[in-house]
Amino acid sequence: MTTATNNTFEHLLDQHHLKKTVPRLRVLAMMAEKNTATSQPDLENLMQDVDRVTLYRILNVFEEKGIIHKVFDLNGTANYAICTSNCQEHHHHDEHLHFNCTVCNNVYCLNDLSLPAFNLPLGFKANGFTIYASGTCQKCTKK
Amino acid sequence: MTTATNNTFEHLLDQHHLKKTVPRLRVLAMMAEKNTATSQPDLENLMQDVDRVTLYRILNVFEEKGIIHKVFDLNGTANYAICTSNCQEHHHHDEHLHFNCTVCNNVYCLNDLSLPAFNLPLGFKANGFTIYASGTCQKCTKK
DNA sequence: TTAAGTGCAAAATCTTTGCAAATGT
DNA sequence: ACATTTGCAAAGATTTTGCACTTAA
Repeated sequence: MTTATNNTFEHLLDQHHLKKTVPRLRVLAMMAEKNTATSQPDLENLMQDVDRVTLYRILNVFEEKGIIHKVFDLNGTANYAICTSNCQEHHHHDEHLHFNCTVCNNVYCLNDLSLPAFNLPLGFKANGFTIYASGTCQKCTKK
Repeated sequence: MTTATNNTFEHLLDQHHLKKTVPRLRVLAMMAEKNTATSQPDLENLMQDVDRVTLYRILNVFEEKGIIHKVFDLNGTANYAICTSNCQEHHHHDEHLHFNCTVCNNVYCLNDLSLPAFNLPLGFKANGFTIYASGTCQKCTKK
């Protein structure tokens, strides 16, 4: 959905001292062309010819480096989406709303929503949070 | 942490037309005596003599019936906690804050916190939500 | 040329399924 | 006595590990 060029991706990999390999670029391309997070099983299907183990490894480095972030959907399946901004290595800032549609099961990362503050009990120190809502998305609410 | 008697549990099982078996009562007792959600691996350790498959089945019925609810921690591991109130069969209302400590990995269900409202984009209809924060808990914040 | 990344085979885990024996009502 | 629930064995799925071959720099 974003108009990210292949150059953007290559730059991204450079930034994190990762080699620009074919499988990695394809993973980034796949994720960028959707407006929802992509589940690992989905990725596997979309990239039949890439070894499943390779996919695991790619997703792991990407997450460590802060290139993508991981969300678990209602079934506990890992879904991945490209981080929009300010994610550093080993410290994600994906403080947005994750919306999981109970019909199509898509996970939307609603980045532009302004999130309200909330209080924590004494002694708790949060360094990150996400609001996680489930229901029906635009498409599935209709009929 | 709650002072739930064994009678409470038996009543709970009755309510949902489930037989009051030893493994089921023990699962409820284990969960009730902690103030954090319990991970499936933890439960397995605590209940060595109960078959792992039985545990899967117990957790599944309990969740379906709305007796417990499931939260995924930062590692994607399922954690379970007894529902405090108004959970109906197939429709949970666990709209509280889940706090996952990055040090001890405990998941706290902070039920008494008043949660702020938030808006969704046009077309999205939420029927449930939870705020999910990570950081350090009371114990681990100290030193 | 060589360090990093991939693919394949195999191990280790985790989850589900089927069925006979045990248990609660 | 009968329907549920459990335990065990075994199948299926997911995730990790080791190592030789390939690729990007």
